Amino acid sequence: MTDETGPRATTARRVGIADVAARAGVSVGTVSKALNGSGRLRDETRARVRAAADELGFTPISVARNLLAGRTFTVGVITTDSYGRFGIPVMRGAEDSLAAGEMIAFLCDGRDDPIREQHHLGKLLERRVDGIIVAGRRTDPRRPIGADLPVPVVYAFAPSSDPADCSVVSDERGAAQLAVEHLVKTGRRRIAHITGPQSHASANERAAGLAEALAAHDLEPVDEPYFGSWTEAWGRFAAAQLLRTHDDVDGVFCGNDVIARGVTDGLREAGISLPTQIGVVGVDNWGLVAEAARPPLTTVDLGLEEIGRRSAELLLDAINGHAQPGVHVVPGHLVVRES
Amino acid sequence: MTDETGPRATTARRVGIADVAARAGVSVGTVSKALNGSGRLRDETRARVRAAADELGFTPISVARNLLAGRTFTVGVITTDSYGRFGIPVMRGAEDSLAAGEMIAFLCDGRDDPIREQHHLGKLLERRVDGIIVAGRRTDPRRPIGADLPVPVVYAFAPSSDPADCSVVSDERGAAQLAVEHLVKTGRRRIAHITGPQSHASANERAAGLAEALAAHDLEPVDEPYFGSWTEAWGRFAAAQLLRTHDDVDGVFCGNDVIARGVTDGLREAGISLPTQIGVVGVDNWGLVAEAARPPLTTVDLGLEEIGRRSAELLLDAINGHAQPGVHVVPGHLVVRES
DNA sequence: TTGAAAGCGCTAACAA
DNA sequence: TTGTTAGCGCTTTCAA
Repeated sequence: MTDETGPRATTARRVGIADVAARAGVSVGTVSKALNGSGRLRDETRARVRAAADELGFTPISVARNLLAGRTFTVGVITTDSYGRFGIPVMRGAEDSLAAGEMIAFLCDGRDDPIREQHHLGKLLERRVDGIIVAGRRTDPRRPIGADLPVPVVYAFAPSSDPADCSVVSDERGAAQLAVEHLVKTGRRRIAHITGPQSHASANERAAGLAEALAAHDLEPVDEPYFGSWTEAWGRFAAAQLLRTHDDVDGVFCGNDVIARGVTDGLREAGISLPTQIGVVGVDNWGLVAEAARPPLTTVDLGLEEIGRRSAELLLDAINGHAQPGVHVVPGHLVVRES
Repeated sequence: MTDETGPRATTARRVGIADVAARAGVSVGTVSKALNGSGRLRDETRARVRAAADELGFTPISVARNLLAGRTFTVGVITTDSYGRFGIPVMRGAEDSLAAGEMIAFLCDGRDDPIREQHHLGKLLERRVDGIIVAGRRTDPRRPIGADLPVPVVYAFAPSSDPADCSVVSDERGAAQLAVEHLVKTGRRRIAHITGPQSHASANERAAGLAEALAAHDLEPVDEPYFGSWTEAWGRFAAAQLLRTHDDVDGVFCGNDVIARGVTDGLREAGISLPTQIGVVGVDNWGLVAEAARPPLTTVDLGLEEIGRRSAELLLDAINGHAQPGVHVVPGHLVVRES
């Protein structure tokens, strides 16, 4: 009955609901009600309990509460790209939305290794996460992480190859449209395309989007798309190549910012004045790259954070029984700089 | 008494230890022992229980086990830089070590906002994490995240300003030494320094390390360190400036890779041939930047992943009662490319 | 308005 | 060798 917090009651001492009950002179049930605002209690009692809880520095062990609730208010985020360029903003966004739902994320790095991924999946399930977000690094569809999982899954950025799954992706074609609109608006008519490897869905989608957009503006593409790699070196090389064969080019839509940066360097070093003679637009809005380019890049932001946010929202919906399967497309937006 | 898993027993049905017990015809206690390898059981029983568990697809709810164990086997990772350049490798490393201890990390993005940070701290404590890693983005000491916390804390990259805390940091002076050694070894004698803002500890430490290392080699520094910003533009500008006043320079140690990239561009554009006339060394080994530079950068890798790993190890030690307070320095290493 | 008691799913004594 | 029982810290009926 007596308070046992002796002289050694350091801050490290964990105080439980029972301690608060003893201190406030009520039962544990009452403490629970008082602190959660449930049940009907006298205001005075509620206040007394609150005071006791504060004095003791009581914070409820959510794990115990969750055990009872049958859920954990946690979700697992499995990234495939070691939190690289794409995973990070997605995670940021996801964390944002999750926090709004009083949830928190477990972090798992799949490193593009299916074994690791399955291992993590097992660990997450064991911990009874309420749901899982699988964040990819390429826009190519990926095989589902598992079949008939006991919790909902949302695929972010890299969609699941199963259309019945819930995926959130960027608007690849829309990105090309935004780029073309900007180029056209700034007076460009002869637009070329320098991009990544043809084996990447995003390179293909963006190229296709470009073709559509050019057609919509009654423009002929300048040459076939230059497929290569997502590197500056390729951008520089392709830019030189392009100039050699098409001296009337006045706009280049690049598959990503890294290539765009290479392109600006290649063009500049070939004596072209930017953006006067040729306008360049990239994709990604990767601050570091876009801002360091000369001139700083105009580029399409794919809205990665928004993808993360949306993924988390859809996951929360699914957890609450309102699953929205299918592919959800998040629009991007143009970021105008000087190129 | 009868099995209630009716026709609707879909995969989503959660099976508990009781279900396994019923299936195997033993008590729950026996199931627990069988599955955990504790107690003494007949092999036959153990096998039967295992079989039953497998058939039912049983995975124990770790949360229940942890409630009893009084710990959660989770740690919180609070980053201050939105998982940017520095936080990410640290997290990767931490996850590595944690997984080895059957732990998993909660991810919290502090965004350099003390309010957010405290909020996350509260959430983590509420969930009874066993420990916390605070991953910084600058090497400047930071104020402790809290006093007398009920769980151990390890500061990664950005040390705590309280020397009694446990911090894991990079070897800033050592980085300068590695750079100088390499430059000297490749025949450079007139070495200049272009770096970031003097308000950053890392800029100062690296400059100091450079001075020491030069002295150790009986070399005079070329001019005072050029303090500026961590940008390519500054690197380009400073390089031009440097050439104007010191035409005998044959080596430049740069405060980081971004600056180094600017420096290489600036030197090259001034007609200097690299690395023939001037050798350049950066710090960070940031793949994207170092590899895209012309020529690719020789740079010092600060061992961020190792910092993450070490932090997690020290945290696990502390959780197990073997705290090792103080500042732990992780050595870096030179990555030789062409510059 | 409050207290007592049952129970979330598991583990660990202690009995049998 | 196995079963029974008492909790881990909390929420939630149901009584009082």
